[in-house]
Amino acid sequence: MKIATWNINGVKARIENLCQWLRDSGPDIACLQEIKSVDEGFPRSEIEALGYHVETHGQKGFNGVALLSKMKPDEVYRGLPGDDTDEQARFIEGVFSVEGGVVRVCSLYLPNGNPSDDPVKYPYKLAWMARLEAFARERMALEEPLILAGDYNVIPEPHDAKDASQWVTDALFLPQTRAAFRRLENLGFIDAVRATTDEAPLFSFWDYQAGAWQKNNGIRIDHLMLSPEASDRLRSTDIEKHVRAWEKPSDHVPVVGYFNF
DNA sequence: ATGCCTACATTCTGTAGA
Repeated sequence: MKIATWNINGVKARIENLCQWLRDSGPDIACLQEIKSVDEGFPRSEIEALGYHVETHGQKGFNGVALLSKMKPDEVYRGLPGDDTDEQARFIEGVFSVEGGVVRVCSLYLPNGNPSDDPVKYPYKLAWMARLEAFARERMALEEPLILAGDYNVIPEPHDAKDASQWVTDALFLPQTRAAFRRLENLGFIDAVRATTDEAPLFSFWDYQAGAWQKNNGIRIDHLMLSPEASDRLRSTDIEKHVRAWEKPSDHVPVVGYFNF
């Protein structure tokens, strides 16, 4: 089974790229972030025509996540638990039946947090990460395959950036951000890409500005984090960076894992 | 030090992203 995560930066602006990618890459489950659409505005029919089931958790203008899947999920949950006042659409979980049991797949869009000295934005990011950790700890107790896939807005290590010195005061790379990410790893979650390659640097995002793609000035911030039961089934990973060279690309590219499910 | 570029919502410009 092929499971992918991709921040598409606007599903309506990206529908041609998305359909091309679904035809070419053919993921069994695709986790999308930054759909920037309400549920009613999501281009559902084009995607369903390619044989995908569509589940969305959208909002007006920005954020928004989705799960596209060849099989219909048994259950779907919207929103990250832990704060009923949080109105930002950044989390959706699907439960899928597979041979021998279930796999849980979450599409998450972790807050950017910049500017890092903002009195609201960075604390919101850290609070969201604490809620994710609590959720992950709870789900871990189920002892099921679980994939926390998404745009984490976290550069885990210096070699995950072309030039880490550019990021030292940035919310994506601050020590507190990286420590929160490590707490997730310390629960037992495995970074799928790093579990399958020593290759570095590897990037999943290149800014639109200043010729970042042409200079390969990227960062690795899109991750598949696996519970032990999911990592036991991991075969390999890939970063499908060729889509960054397409016409009208997203600034992120798909990160995929191949599993023995 | 700042903008670079893009999407979106409402415009003839601002917010947000990373």
